[in-house]
Amino acid sequence: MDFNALAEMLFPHITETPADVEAKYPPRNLPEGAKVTRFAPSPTGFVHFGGLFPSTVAERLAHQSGGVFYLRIEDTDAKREVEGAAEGLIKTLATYGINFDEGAILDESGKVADKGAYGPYKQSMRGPIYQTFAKQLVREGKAYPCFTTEEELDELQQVNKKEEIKNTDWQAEAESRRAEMLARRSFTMEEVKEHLDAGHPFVVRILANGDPEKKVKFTDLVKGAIEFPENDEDFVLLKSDGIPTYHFAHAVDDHLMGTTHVIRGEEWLPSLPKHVQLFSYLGFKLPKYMHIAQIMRLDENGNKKKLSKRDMGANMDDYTRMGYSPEAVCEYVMTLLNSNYEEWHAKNLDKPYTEFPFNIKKMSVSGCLFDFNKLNDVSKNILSRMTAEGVYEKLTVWASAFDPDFAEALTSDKEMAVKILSIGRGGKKPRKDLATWADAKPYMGFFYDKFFAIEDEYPAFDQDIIKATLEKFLETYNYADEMNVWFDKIKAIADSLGFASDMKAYKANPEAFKGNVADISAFIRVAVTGKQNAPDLYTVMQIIGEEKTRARISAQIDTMK
RNA sequence: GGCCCGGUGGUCAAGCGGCUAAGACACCGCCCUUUCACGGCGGUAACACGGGUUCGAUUCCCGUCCGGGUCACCA
Repeated sequence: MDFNALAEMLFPHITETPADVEAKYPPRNLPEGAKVTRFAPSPTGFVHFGGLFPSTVAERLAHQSGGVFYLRIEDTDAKREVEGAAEGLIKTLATYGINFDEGAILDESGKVADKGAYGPYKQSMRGPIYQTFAKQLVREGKAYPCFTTEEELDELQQVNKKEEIKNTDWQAEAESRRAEMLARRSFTMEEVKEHLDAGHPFVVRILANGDPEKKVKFTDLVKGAIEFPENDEDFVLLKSDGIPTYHFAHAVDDHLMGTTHVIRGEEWLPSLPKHVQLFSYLGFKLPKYMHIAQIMRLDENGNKKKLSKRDMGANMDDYTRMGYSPEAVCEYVMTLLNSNYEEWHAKNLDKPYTEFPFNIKKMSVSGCLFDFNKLNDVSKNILSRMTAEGVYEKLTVWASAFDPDFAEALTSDKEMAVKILSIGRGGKKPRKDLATWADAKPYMGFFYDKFFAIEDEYPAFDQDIIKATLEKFLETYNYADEMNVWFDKIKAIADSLGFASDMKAYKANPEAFKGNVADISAFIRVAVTGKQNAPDLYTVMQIIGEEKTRARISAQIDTMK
């Protein structure tokens, strides 16, 4: 067969050669050891936690080595593309510290534009480039046109569509597909011409020369040595619309754009044989690969599953909505990515995570379960170290978007809000009440009449005692009292009611008392805050003010006739 | 089912032939304490199983089991 003629017949409009294209993509002039990495999402929706993971690795590796980190939009599937997704992706990534040196960026008008000399960075704009390389492969007899339609293929695949797939079905399908594939390989120039003349669409398939009996050895930077059978599947290079599949685009683009390290999710591991073969066919140097372990979730049966779009915590917008600060999420990601991050962080509390020496060797090879407990802990530590002012600023921003009522309360009296947020903050051992901005209202809402309600039960004592406590408190309460005086009065109430005012005495002999001063405090606390769990009561009363404090307690007494 | 990856406490994980098998989160207890927290101290809890190799296996090899991923003109 005259492959040259075939190539011309298939791609008459392609006049450039691969060498012409290569000339437009000179090698990058980068210092020794600089890594060129990329994030290459398909614009099909929001940013996924599973996407933030590898992109963080790629960003760190590039910037830590003085290399280049670029964004490539893999919009090769028009059917799945979502309007505006690329813009959203870029914005979201930026809030998590993922900034690109090159590639698809947002211009002044907020539209996706190219920056850098290795573009275009949108694959849909690169059709002729891929076709040039496809034409070359056809010319060399390494790829061929296939006129089998999707419908015909679907029929072959019916077995595959069933829910329950039996062993024999798999084998039958594999055999029939294989037979079909072999059949597609043989054709004559006349047949091709007829199809073309009739305007039939075609795809370009690779002519796989792999022997599945033979193994390819390969080293993944995180997985280590891997062995897999050579590829013998004639997978599609160019779809019938002339746009490449992921595999082909990956090979052509990462070669042309000078990617040194391909960082992607572990789910790509099985297609590695295809890529190895493709790079070899194309005469490209294989980049280094890092396949990152997946984030999992627990399904209803208690099994681990890959975190998917629908899951809570998959969409990065969820974190914004829940009120997690990006710093917390980033730091949590770091703890998952590098096992020694926490150790480093403990010693470098004031340094941003970007100063952490990220280490490929410390990356986990197995997947991990998403753990909200851990995220919350990381987050609490971060928020506890912020100033009251800082918390106020960020909290109001969040609240104005997700809880306008609360935002209004906050901003109507900034001074008070900051006072509230100052409680237990700033010292060596700050309180850790807030993991998210959404935690703020339950924590401090009671300061505002609008959000005040008796939420918790009083401790289990006779109502008479509780009522007596509240009455006695009102009799002696003086807003001007110093904390110690105020406290002594509470102790006096405890003594007068047969409660221990001294915790040690109580501990030594609990039977001798009805309860202790902690119980007495709890009565007052619930009356004033509606909760058993609220910060320092004295300070709370100082902020709320005498009038309101008395009013709340009186109101409680009235309910206890 | 084929292929690939993985398997240390509930979770994330140190470990890389000899250790009382780290640490963090969660949980529990004690201490501190007017409450709630914070903090301090302590505790429960793990090398999936079976064969090898070795003087000695969590560590190396093989098998089994379990978990995950993947098998498209989706990425």
